[in-house]
Amino acid sequence: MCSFPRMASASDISNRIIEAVMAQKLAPGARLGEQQLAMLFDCSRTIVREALTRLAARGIVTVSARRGWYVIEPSQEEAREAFEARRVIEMGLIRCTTDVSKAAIKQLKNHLTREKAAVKGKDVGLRSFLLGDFHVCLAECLGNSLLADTLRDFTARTTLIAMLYQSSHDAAESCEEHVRIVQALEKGDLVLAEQLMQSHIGTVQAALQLQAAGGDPLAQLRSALTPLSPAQPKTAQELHTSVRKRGRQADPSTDDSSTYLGALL
Amino acid sequence: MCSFPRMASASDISNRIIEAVMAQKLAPGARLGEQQLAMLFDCSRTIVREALTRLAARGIVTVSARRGWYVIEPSQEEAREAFEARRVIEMGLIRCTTDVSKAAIKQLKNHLTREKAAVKGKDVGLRSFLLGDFHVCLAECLGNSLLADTLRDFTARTTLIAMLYQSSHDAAESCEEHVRIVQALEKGDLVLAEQLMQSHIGTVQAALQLQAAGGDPLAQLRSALTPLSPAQPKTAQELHTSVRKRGRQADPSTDDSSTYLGALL
DNA sequence: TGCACCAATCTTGTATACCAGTTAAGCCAA
DNA sequence: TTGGCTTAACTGGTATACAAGATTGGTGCA
Repeated sequence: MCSFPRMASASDISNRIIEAVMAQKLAPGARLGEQQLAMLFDCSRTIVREALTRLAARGIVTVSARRGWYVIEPSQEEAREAFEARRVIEMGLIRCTTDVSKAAIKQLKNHLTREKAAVKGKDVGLRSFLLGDFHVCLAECLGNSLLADTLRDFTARTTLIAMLYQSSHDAAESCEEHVRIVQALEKGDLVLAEQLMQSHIGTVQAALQLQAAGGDPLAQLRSALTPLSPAQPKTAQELHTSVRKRGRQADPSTDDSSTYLGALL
Repeated sequence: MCSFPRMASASDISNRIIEAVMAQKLAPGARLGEQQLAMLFDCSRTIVREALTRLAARGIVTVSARRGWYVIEPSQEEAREAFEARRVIEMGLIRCTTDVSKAAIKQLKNHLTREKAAVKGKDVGLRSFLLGDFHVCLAECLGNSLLADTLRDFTARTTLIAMLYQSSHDAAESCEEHVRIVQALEKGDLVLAEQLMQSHIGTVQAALQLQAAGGDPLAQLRSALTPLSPAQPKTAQELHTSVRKRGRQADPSTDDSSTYLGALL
């Protein structure tokens, strides 16, 4: 599997990474080694560096000096801000809309079809991606690509937040809510659409298990290491990817050294 | 003049450029040569490149392959989107606010003091910067630094748009409107604040001289080349900076070759 | 056995050399 | 004089070499 197109560009790489994040294939804290990416995409570190620099400017990754690049791990405060930002933008966008074109509705419905298929299907990554991409698509359809781009970054952010704070939110439910929003838009009931969006984002945010504000810095680690009761962890794959920091490769000799970033496939 | 601190970092450079844009010291289409910047900031092209790459990700500059880096020249459609984006975010931010802290009000008032001084004073750059920075500051004070950062980019964008489409908007008027917005916030009248913001952004946008939608692609050029009636061009400086594209330096020997980017001082 | 120190290794940071496309200027011919 | 062509200079694009910090694993001493 995974024969990469030779010689990827910086955009290719950053797009892949964003997609992997939205597909929950790259968890918060995941390490993105320059050399590894360079081998994976068959290019020099220069190109990889450009891609990562761009992503850093968009707030998706950070670099820790001479240690490495990592997918961001938003703090609780940052999580709050990200959800608020999305609420502000998406509701504002609907409110500022006067009417929605036929073509836009068609495109949105098309998107919903794909979402539904993915919710029924088994590709967890695709499902997660489409559920997030709906919001980007919506902004695009409402005629503002600048906000759509911004929303893409913010959605990636909240996806990471959901991974980090173990969201218990259900995909089918999200999809349902998307359907209702599009129905409202089609009817031209923008007030309803705005309300639905408000509650939709609220629902997603409420599903987060933000630990109590107070002191225990080990809370997260403790929760993660609790012997798992049935149906706790989402996918084996995620656990696999999310080996945080200092998680050096256990056995670099096993594979062709472009291992563990297979998520970027 | 302008002895630069030796060895600037990429952040230094990109911050300087953003500030120069917000101060209307860099016009749309202004050329940002890698070599020039490298000399100006006494660093290698690598650092400059990183700074420019970040700015490109934020939508402030573009690179034209093997020709050079340029400050963006937003199209009319992009202009529309940028103003809508700001309206959505700033109004949404106020709407989502429940109350404004004393400290926030104090900080905003402090900002207004500086604005008023700048409006009376002679430093056109500082004035322009502060008028734009008000909105960033507001977002910060309302407790969302993520949106504040986003708004910084969008504000820089609309500043460029104002330069490109010859805004006739008055600084004193803008400042007045800012004052009224803060007054409303202080009173706790968020509905009024939102209305004021709405009309404020509307006013600024309306001051643009967007040429008629229709066909004439020469409209802008014609307008620019019209013999000037009194009080048309804003400042000699702007005309100086805005030598667009192919505007190679007229006489490279005159100065120390880091010419024309003095705006970044 | 446990702790502190040291060295090897791995990571990014930065500068630079070289390549390829673009542009502009100069030259020659009509 | 004018128009087209050739060439030289300049620009960013990319890879690479080397430097320097961080981390880890080992070793020796108490």
